[in-house]
This record gives sequence, structure tokens and C-alpha cells, in this order.
Amino acid sequence: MEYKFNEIEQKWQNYWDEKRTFFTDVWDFSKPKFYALDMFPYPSGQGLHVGHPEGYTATDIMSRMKRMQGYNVLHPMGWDAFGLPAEQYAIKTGNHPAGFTANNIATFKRQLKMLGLSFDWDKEISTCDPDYYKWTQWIFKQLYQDGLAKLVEMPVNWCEELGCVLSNDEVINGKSERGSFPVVRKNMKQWVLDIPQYADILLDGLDEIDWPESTKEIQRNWIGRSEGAEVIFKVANNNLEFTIFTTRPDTLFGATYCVLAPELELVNQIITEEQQQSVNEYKKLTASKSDLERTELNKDKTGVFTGAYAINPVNGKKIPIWISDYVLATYGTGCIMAVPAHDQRDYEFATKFDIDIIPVLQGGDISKEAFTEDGPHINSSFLDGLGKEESIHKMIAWLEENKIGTKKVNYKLREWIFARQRYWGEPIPIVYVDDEMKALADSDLPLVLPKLEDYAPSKAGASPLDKATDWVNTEFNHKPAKRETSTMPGAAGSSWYFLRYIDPKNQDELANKKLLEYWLPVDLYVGGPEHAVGHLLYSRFWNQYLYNKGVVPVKEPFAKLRHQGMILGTNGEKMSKSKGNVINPDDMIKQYGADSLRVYEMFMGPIDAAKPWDPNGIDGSKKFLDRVWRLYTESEKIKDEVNPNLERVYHYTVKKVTNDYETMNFNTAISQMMIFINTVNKEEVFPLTYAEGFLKLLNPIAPHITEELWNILGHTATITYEKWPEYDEEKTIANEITLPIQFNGKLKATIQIIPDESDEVVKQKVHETIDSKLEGKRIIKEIYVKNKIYNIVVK
RNA sequence: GCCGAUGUGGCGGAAUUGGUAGACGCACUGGAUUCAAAAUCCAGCGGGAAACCAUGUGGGUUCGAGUCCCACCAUCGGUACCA
Repeated sequence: MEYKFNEIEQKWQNYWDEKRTFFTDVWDFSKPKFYALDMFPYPSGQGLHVGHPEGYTATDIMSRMKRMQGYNVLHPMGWDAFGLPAEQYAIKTGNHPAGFTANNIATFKRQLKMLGLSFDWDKEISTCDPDYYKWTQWIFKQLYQDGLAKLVEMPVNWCEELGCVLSNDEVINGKSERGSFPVVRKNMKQWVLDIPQYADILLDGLDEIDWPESTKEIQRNWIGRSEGAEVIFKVANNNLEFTIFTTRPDTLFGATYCVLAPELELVNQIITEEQQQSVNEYKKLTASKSDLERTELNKDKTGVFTGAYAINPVNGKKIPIWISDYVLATYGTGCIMAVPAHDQRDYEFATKFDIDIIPVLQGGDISKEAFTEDGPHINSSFLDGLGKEESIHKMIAWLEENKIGTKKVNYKLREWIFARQRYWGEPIPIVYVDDEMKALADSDLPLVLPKLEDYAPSKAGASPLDKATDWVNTEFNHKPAKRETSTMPGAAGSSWYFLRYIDPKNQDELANKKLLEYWLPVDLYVGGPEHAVGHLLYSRFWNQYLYNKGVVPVKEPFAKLRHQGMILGTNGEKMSKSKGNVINPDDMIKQYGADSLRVYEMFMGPIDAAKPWDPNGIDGSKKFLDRVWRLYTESEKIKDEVNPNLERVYHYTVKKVTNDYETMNFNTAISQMMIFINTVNKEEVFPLTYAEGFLKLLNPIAPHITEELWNILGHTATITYEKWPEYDEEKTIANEITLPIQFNGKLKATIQIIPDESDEVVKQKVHETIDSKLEGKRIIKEIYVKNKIYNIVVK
């Protein structure tokens, strides 16, 4: 019988669709649950690339195995459907982005079905669906009412020529990426979410979840917690004061100057007349630099003296106040004390501008560089002789006692800028009544995105929605009101979608509480590592917030996270259109079948590693499936008999494949199944029970061919809910062991023993074998590790 | 620079976690089958004639190291003066 994979795959895909094989009854609490989640795709016009099936197959394997193991499995799919390409398409064509998006979704869905993924399409959601974004808006409203969503003035990259705000990656060397126009930093009002308030919660939560350590580390660095102290410095001859942040309050006696960020208002107040001009010039220069440019030139420190002096609170010394762009306005207080003896940046600055360098810790050579390690304090009054940690504690206690400072924790994590001047996003459910902000009533949600004639912004920097005047001018409690016209960023809808899958059609609440309690947290989440600090941090934040509100029952939404590695071109480079090395999954399916594609992508290597695509590799996977096919349909070896020769390999294969799936080592699971098939091919009898068991093992990776062969074996229903095969541990053990014999750790011979053979017998057998090879060498010592190795130390 | 990961045949990768390095697959070579080819099947396949040498490099611990320790190099990812 010929293996017509295209026909067979189509047949089973239709079967699954018609029978709703993968429908999940979310209310069935009688079984243990397993929630397997993929990062839902942005439905671009390009369709799927070969990277998609990699992660999706991994969760599909887990889902299919868990079903067979008796779990109630939730394995949903949906669409992260708001975003820029659809908007640009709209501007270009004048068509509504919803139509473009719907077409793309249809393509994606067709492609996903072609891969034989066992999604429950009954749970499908789309972030641009008003039934969905009603609840995105509802969450925003809660955040707003709790003071976590707010409109604040903050510095942004402003391009006058383009008339719009640019993100850091759109600015190159202080000029706009498009058009090369100058970009400056400018304060603007922006909607932000106060994620820094959750910094510690987000940090602590990382300890509870099974995520790749590298991803946790990226989040920790991004949150950037640092402990230190704030200290008040008085300005000399003046009643002004300012607060600095330092992680090294123990070095206060070595502070020989202060630096303020040039943007601070305080600078204008303390500046002396003779320094006015140079300070203003420096400020102008700083404002014209982009963030990138400021950090790019980090070797050479620049700065200007303000003419003013501060009083070092620990010793009363007058120290100069400078401004410099190496101090950031957005971190800490924007003011620092500089201790050039013990901070490399301060050291470089002080050396350049000839400022005093006073060592307060012993060690190092401050004629060369700053000494940043630990040592006994000197020149430090009550800290003299003490080490770093002790001194920090003592100094903070002293500062607090004298009311000139406090212990303080700072974070690098910034507020999440939550508004975009774009059309294709969730409208922000806020109106302005006489300049006063009001959140819409729940009954007015969803606030539906209005249609426009023209999707381009009406004027530079404004939102396209400004043009929907009928929509903008509205009423609130019978008073005229104007709507907020910014929309939410792409990451809004994706920050909670995993909750909605559980109860996607609920009209009354985000999701039913009982269902959330049963289904959360997500047991396995798979997606690319590029979302480490975007989506994966934002969704943890929203979930933690909803947990605090009592909406969601778990603190951490994703109990276990794994990343799929990137699939590279044949020569190990990234796939890209310009390099012409893009592999299209549709072509692969046509040529080799979805099962072959799935097997190959899982066999390429560890799921999280980057792997180059080998065009011959998929051919090899196809050959494996061909062999399986022939064994079941042509060999006539399958008999309702026993074959003791296959007992061990069968039980070992069941064990190995089960464990490897569980730990997501799919490549070695496939390797073991190949070994099994190779072994069976050498035998005359393939017992029916083994033949059935093997199909179940292979089914999660190659669902179509195994359904068909299951059918051919005489079963009428799907294999999907058959019971996962079991193994007998005792039968996995070989009845004979090849024991290596080494001299000084080098292999000399092997002997055959039975497992747990007595030490005396082993010793006797060993000496029978090797005594002739001693060649006059003397045996010093013999080491026997049971069933493993026999090493003889000789001289 | 800092943080994190990785480094094994011609290639993708295995290695029971300190115990026969190179499983499984790809490529390649030889053979069978065929009028011939494809497909399939069988055999071989790190280097070396051998002793031996080989897991990025150099040290170390150990009866024994791909695996543990120290130093370094390379590649990839994150980050960018965070005081």
C-alpha cells in the first residue's frame, strides 16, 4: 500500500474538524488538567514561517500525550491582531485594516490546520474583536481607577520635521532613521502604566516559576533593583537643598563634588551668573543628543561647573556642583555625589576636570584607576577600619539619626508608555469633561474603534482618531465630552489573552472565576526568547495586578516556560528574504507532508537551540515514516503473538520516549523510536500489542500517519484518547552487560556479565581476560563500579 | 564593559549526570537488486600503519573528566555611564 501522505493528512484533518476531536469541555473538573499555551502569532501578510511549527509542534506533542494520559487538556490558539502593518496597509489602500487582518487570519488558520495541530478552535480569540477588547479596556479602566494608569509628562524622542515621537530604535546618531532629521528630547504628556510599583513583586515571583534561568536573569536585570541611600545635600550660601542617591553611602567622606543631570530645574536655581552661558550651552547640547548618542560616546566624559557649591553633610566640606550627561535625569533623583577614588566614572570625570580625589578605602592604586573593591575605611571618622558592608549599615543609621538621609531602593524599570498615536489599536476608554478625565462606565464598554475615511494622522504627531469628529465629540453624564484619541500599544491585548481562552465567550466577566481556579496557571508556555522583557514581563504585571484585585487566583500566570530556538538558513545565518534562504512550511508540507515536517523540526536538535535547516534532513525524517508505513502495511510481521527478543527494546522505548516527551527532549525521543523500528525490522514477529503501543508513542509527533495506521490495524475511532502505553521497569533492563575493563582509565577489553553478577565472579572473568595483557606490569589497585566499569591501576 | 548561554567527526547532534566519547540521523564510500535509474536492502564511515591521539585553548582534582575546579579564547543573546 502506498503511503499517500497528502491524502491521508487531509483525510484526518477533516475528520478532526468534523468530529471536533480536540474540543475541550472546560467545565469537566473530573480529570487533572493540562493547559498548554503557545505565544499567539501576529497574523502578518507573510503567513507562517518554519519557526512557527517548531514551538507549536512542541506544545502539540505535550497536549496529545497528556490527553492519552487522561488529562483534560486546554490547547487553544488565537490572534494578536492589532498592530502596525495592518495600519500601514490601511493608509496605503484606504481599506479598513480589519479586512486585511481577517484575510491574514484565514491564511494562518489554514496553515496551522495543515500542520495537524490539535487546537480547540472553539476557544479561538482575536485581540481586535470588540468582544475581546471590551475586557482589555475594562482592565485598563481598573488600572486607571487604582492610579496605576496615568497621564504624565515625560521625556520622549521628538522629531520636529516628522512631527512625531520616535522610539529609541528609530533614532540613529541623534537623527531620525527615516529622513535623517534632528531628534531632540522633549517632555510630553503620555499615558503610562506604573509597572515600577510592581517591581519587587515581579522580582520575587521569578523564584517560584520554572523558566529558563537566562530569561529570569534578563528580567532581573531589566527590573534592576539596587539598594542604597538617599542623602540630602545643602547648597552653600543658599537655603536650597537636593537629594542624591547612592549605593555606597559608606564612601560619603570621599565625595569631592556633586553632579546634577542637566535637565533638572534645580540647575537654573543654583547657577551663578558667570557660569550661565556655558551651562546653557551644555544643556542645549545635551538636549540635542539622543539616548543612543549619549551612551555611544561613553569614553569621554563631558560636563560644566555650575558655579555653586554643596555642603558634604558628613564633614561640612564645600564641594563643587557640576552638570554632566553621565548623570541621567530619569534614574534615582537625577543627582549624585561623586566619589572619584571609588567609582570609575567619577574617577574619569575628576581626572579630566582636575577635581580632588580622596581615598576612603584602603587598597588599589588611585593614581591609575578607581578602587571599587572592599577594604578597611580610612579618612572616614567613625567608619575608619570597618569594611564595606558594615560601613554602609553604620552610615545609613547615622544619616537616619541625623535626619539627613534614608535607606532607599531604586529600580531601572521605567513606566510602561501605554499610548500610541495610531489607529489600529484598542481605544482608551477615557473622556475629558471640561479637561477633567473620566473613565467610561462598564456599560459603555466596549468602546468600539470607529471607521475612518483616511487612516493617516490628521496632523503631525496627532492620533488618526482625532479626525473621527463624531466619535471624539461625545457626552458624559449629559455633559459634552471629548474622547481620548490615543490607542493602546500592541502588548495590551497580549497581556491577558491566556485568561480569555479559558472562557472566551463570557459576556459578563473577563472569565468565570471557577474556571480560572481550575485552569490556571498555564502548565506549559512556549514561545520565542525575544519576548523576555516585553510581553513576558507585561503579562506577569497584569496578572499580578488582577491577582491583587481578586480577579485571578494565581500570582504567576505561566508555571513553566520554554523557548524555541531560531531555525537558521542552511549556512547558519538568519533566514531572510534578501538572503533568499527562507524555507516555506507550505512547500515542505506539499513535498514531504506535515508529519515529516513535524518529525524533522523536532529531530533537528534541542528545542531551545538555534539550528540550521538541512534540506536533506527532512528527507531523512520522511524516510523514517516511510519505513514505519511499510512495516505496518507490507511486512506482515504484525501478529497477535509474543516475541521475547523485542521485550526489552519495547519497554525501554516506552520509558525513554515518555520521559523524553515530559522533559521536552524530542530529538532523543525520535532517535529511540528509530532504534525501535530498526530493531523490529530485523525480527520476524512484531507483536500486535507492541505495534499498537508504538503508534501511540509516535502519535504526538506524527499524528496523521499514526491515525491512519491505527485505523488499518482495525480500530474505527481516533487514536487521540487511547491510553498511553505503560512499561515495566524490570523489563527495560538488559539481561547482559558489556563491562569495559580499563588500565589507568584507558579501555583495554570488554567482557560480558549478567546484571548484578557477584564481585568475585566479575573479578575472575576480568583476570581471565586481561592477565595475558599485563606484559609484566604490576597491579596496584582494582576498582569495580557495579555493572559499570572495571578499572585496574597498573605500573 | 557588564550579565547570561554555548563550544564534541564533513554536518545536525547523543552521552544513563564522574564510568566504553561520537547513539540516532544527514552526507559520503563500497556491495546487492535493476536493462538502467530512483526507491529499497546490506556493509563501512574521527585521526593514525601501529603504539596511541582526539570533546575551543592551557593548567588542576581523580583510579577514571565532554561532564568538576582555575585561567584564557571564540561565538551567540541581553544590556548600555542605573551612581
